[in-house]
Amino acid sequence: MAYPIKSINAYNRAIMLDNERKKNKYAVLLGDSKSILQNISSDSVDLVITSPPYSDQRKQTYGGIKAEEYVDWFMPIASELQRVLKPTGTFILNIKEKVINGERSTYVIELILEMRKQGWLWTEEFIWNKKNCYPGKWPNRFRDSWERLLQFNKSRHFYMDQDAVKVPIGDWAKTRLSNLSDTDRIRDNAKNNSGFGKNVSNWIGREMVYPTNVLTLATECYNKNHSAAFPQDIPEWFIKLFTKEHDTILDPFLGSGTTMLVAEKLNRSCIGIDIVPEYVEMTKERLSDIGLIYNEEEGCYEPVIY
Amino acid sequence: MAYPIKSINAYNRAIMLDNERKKNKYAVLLGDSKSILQNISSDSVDLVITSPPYSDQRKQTYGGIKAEEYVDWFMPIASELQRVLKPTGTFILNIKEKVINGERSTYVIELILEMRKQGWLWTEEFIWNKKNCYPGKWPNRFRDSWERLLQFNKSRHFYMDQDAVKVPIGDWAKTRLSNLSDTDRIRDNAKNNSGFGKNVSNWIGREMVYPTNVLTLATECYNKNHSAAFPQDIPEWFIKLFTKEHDTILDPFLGSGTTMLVAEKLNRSCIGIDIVPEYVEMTKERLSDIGLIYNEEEGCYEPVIY
DNA sequence: GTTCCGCATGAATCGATAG
DNA sequence: ACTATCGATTCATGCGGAA
Repeated sequence: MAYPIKSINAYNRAIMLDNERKKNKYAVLLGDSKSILQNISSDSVDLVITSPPYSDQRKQTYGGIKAEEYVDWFMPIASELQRVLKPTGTFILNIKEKVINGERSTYVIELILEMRKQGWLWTEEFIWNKKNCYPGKWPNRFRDSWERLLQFNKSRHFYMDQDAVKVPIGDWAKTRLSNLSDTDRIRDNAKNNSGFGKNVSNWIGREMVYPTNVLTLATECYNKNHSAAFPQDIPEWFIKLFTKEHDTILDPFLGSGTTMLVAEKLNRSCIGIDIVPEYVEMTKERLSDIGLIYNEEEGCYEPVIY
Repeated sequence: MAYPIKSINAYNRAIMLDNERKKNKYAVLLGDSKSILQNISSDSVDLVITSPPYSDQRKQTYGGIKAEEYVDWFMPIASELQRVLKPTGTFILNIKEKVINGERSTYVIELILEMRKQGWLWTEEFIWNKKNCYPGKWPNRFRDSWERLLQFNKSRHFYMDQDAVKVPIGDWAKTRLSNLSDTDRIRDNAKNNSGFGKNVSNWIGREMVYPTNVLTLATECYNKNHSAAFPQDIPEWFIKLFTKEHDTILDPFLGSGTTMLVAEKLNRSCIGIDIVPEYVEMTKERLSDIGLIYNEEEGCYEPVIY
C-alpha cells in the first residue's frame, strides 16, 4: 500500500509508540490483598497508590472494617507493601477518618504511628481539597471537604520528578481566581488585597510553576456504571511525580480500575488487586475496551502487537 | 450645643454602641501560660484560639521546644485550658508539624491522642489552605501550603452559630436555577438509597451557603517585625462561629495581639498571655491606639466611657 | 461544530425512634 | 442502658442531549 508521506510518518510513529508500550504489563488479580501480595516479588514496585475502604464505609461491597479494628486490619497489608516496594519507591495512601459519636475517629493517626514503627518514613501529608464535597447540614459541623493523601517511603532517597507535574501559570491563575470568588467576601474586611496583588505580579512572565502540597480537585460523580474512589487526576498526578515510563505501579484496592487505566495512559505497567469479583471483571472489560489483549502465558494484559 | 436631628441620632447611636462595648474587658498578661492560666477562673472562657510556637520554630523569641519534648511541654497548658473553658466552649489549635530528617514529625498527632486521654473531644480538623504560601523549592518535597486547625471540645453540646460565617453561593447557581424542570420542584430522592434527596426549588433566591471545613485564606503579616502567627481572618472566622457578643476569648500565646484586636472589633472580651515582654507591650500599644483605656482597679483595658 | 442546560450523583452525619 | 435503623438536610460537577 502506498501512503502519503504524512500518513507514513503517523503510521511509523504509531508503531513506535506501540513497541514502547509493549513493554508494559497489566495484571488484575482477584482476592484478598493480604494474601495475593505474597505472590509479588520483593523490591519490584515503584509506586503503590491506593484508596482502601475506610472504616465502616462501603459496607455493601467491602464488608466494612470497624474503626477500632482498622489498624490491626491494615498493618499486615502495609508490611507486604513495604516488602514489594523498591527502596526508591513511594506509597501514597488516600484515607480520611469518619465521625463517630460527634468526634473524628483516631484510626488514621494511629495508623501513621504504627507504620512508622514498622519502618516506614512518613515523608509528607498532601491534602486533597474536594471542590464538590458531599452536601448536608448538621448542627455542630460543616461539610467535610478534604481527604488525606499520606506519603510513605522506605528511604529518604526516593525517585521524584517535580518537573513532570508543573502547572501552567495560566491554568493555575484561572482556577485560583475561580476559587477566590467563594472566599473573596470572607476576607472582604481584610486588608490583604495588596498582598495578593503583589504575588500575582510575581507570577507574570512565568510559564510553569511547581504545585504545592494541596491538590484542589473535584470528585467524579457523573453518571457512570462504576464508582471511583478518587478522580483520575489523583493517580495521574502521583504517577507522573513518582514514576518514569515503564515503571510498575501497584494498587491493592483497585476498585473500578482507575489507577490501572491511568497507568496505561501514562505508559506504565500496573498490578491491581481487588476482592470484589464484579470490580475485577469491570477492570478487565475496561482494559479490553482500550485495546489491550490478554496474554494466556503471562496471565496479564498487554498492548496489541502490530 | 444644638445638633441637627441627624447628628443627634448619630451621636446617640455612638453612645449606645460604646455602652454596649463597655461590657468588654481586655487583659494582656505577661508570663508563662502554664502558671498565668492558674489565675483564670474555671468555666469562664467561651473560646480558646491560639497558634503556639511550633517545635523548634521562632527560637529567638520562645527558646524553641524540641519535637520530642513538645507533647510533654503542651499537656499541662492543655489541662489548664480545659479547666478555664466553659462546658459549651471550644478550643481551636492552629498547628503544623515541621519536617525533621526528611520526615513529617509526629508530635502533633501524638498531641491529639494525649489530649483525648486528658478528656478532650477531638471534634474536627479544619484545614487552613494558605493561598500565598512561603516560596521555595526542595528536591524531595513541594511547598507546604496548609496548616491544621484542630477543634477540641469539653462536650458534644458546644455553642456554634453557623449562620455567622455563611459564604456566597457558587457561580453554578446562577445558570442552574434560571430554569427549573418538574423534578426540580419536588423532592427528588437519590437512587443509591443514601437517603439523600433534593428539592432544587428550595434554593431559589438563596445567596449564601454554609462553608466547608477547608478555609482558603491568604497569609497576612500585621508587621514584619512581629510574628503574627495567623492572619486576622482565622480568629475572626472562629470567633464569629463559636462565640456571641460579650463572650470571652482566650489566647495563651498572644504574640502581636491579632486575636485580641479581632475580639475587640467583634465586640467580645479577650484575655491574652505572652511570655515575651515586647509582644505584651506591643499589644497594649495597639489597644491604646484603637482608643481603649487602662483601668487601674480592674487591671485591664476597657472601651472609653462617654 | 459549538454552546446551553437538564440532571443524577457523591467515602456524610445527626437526632429521633425503634428493638 | 445499649445498638440499629430511618428520615432529614445539602452543594457543585460534568455528561449527554438539545438548540
